[in-house]
Amino acid sequence: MANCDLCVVRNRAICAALDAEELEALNAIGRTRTLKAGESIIWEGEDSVLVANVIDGVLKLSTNTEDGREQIVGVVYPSDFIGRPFGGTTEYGVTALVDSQVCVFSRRDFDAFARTHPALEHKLLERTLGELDRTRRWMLLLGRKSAAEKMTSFLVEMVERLGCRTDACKPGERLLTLPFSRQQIADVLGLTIETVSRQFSRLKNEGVIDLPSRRDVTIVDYQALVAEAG
Amino acid sequence: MANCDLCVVRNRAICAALDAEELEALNAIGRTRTLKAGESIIWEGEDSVLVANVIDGVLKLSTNTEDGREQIVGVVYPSDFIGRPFGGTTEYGVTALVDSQVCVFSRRDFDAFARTHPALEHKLLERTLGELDRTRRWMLLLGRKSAAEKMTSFLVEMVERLGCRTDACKPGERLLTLPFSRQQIADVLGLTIETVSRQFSRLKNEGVIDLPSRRDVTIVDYQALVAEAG
DNA sequence: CGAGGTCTTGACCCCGTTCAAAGCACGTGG
DNA sequence: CCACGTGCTTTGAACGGGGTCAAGACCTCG
Repeated sequence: MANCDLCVVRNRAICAALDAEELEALNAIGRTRTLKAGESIIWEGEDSVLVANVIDGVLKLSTNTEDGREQIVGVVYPSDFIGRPFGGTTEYGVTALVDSQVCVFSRRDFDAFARTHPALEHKLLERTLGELDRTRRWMLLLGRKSAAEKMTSFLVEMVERLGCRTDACKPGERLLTLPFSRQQIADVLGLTIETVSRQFSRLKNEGVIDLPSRRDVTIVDYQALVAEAG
Repeated sequence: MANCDLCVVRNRAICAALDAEELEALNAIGRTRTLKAGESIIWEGEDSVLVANVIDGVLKLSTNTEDGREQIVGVVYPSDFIGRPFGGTTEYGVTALVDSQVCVFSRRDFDAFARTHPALEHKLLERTLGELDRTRRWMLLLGRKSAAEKMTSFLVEMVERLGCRTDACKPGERLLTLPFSRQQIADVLGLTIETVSRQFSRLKNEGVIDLPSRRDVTIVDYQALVAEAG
């Protein structure tokens, strides 16, 4: 059984709307679950049976066409909410990109709890409105940006979302450890893996980034990145 | 001053959550407004100062890159909600595609009213969750579909959203009056106006649709459309 | 009837995909 | 410790879908 007092996202997740007593009631219907990288907890097209808060890790939301093309439609981080409350089927799968930890609720239980706790619903509404804004901004990238703009926009977003280590770097540089494979980056940006790889190579040749290992990126010239993101 | 009792979207908009007394209170802070085709009520990047319910018409939500490329990120119909409650700036402009009528509230007034009426917030939450699902599905189209698939998906969506007249048609055919110009269709699909035009011509030549006038489309073979939408 | 905007069509080209092969990191077993 | 296999990534070469540029057709309204 989860102990919310010790929860690292206690004050950032939607649970922040609740007082100690309410939190205990929510705690009673939830349980924490660990996911290995690559493991899914929700599948596209299924009935929505569970919802969850992300405690730690990074997860992708993705849809596929019948013939197997994939599009990643969202990426969630600690304190984010996942799943589809209030009926209907889940329109996209949810899969851990790295080892993750989530706080899971049965959708039925959560729905009932939420309907009787307006402050929680309010937090969820604010979060959903924010997610909708973010998603719509991403549509501009998918519909109208070139491969170069997509790549640089992606790296800028990663810097903002993940934060960076500046230690172990030359002054002005930042180190980024991506939670994505090349294929997953392609699925986020609506490109092929080859185009993603070529863009990485180009940025490296131009001295804007460096690539110490497969998952690591050193940001050498952040301004150039922002300028090219459009 | 609006009279909610006569409102045609009374039972479908978020207002459906309210009883007669509450409705009167909401009525007191709202007013109806008429928009001509092409007129905007919200501009991208501005502070969010107003929200509204759509009573009649069709409106687009759109963002632009600095160099003028446009992407339409949403289309709203009667009973839909527009604007960004609970702080922040509006991330996209809202513009009428055809002559429209909306029920406008100051964002401050609406926020305060919503926070004290959980049933209204709940309706808004359900609506926002639905809109987020719809938006994410559209991302698959933008990121992964070909021009032909985009075009046919668009026409299928239009049939579902607008309904069709089957009178004044041969048996099995349906007539569709689009609220979009060719350029706007291109901005929805992430294509150029020329590609949209070519796809229309192709579908006409293949006998799948007919084009009696600029804004009208006759759906001759709906199954073929669905099959090609992917 | 003419002017201006929207839409269609054609010709060409380029960006990103496709197809193919080679390089690289990492784990496993000899 | 090295040989080998496997999966991911990079790179190259060729192709083609959709963009770009330009001209012409079609509406609509003064």
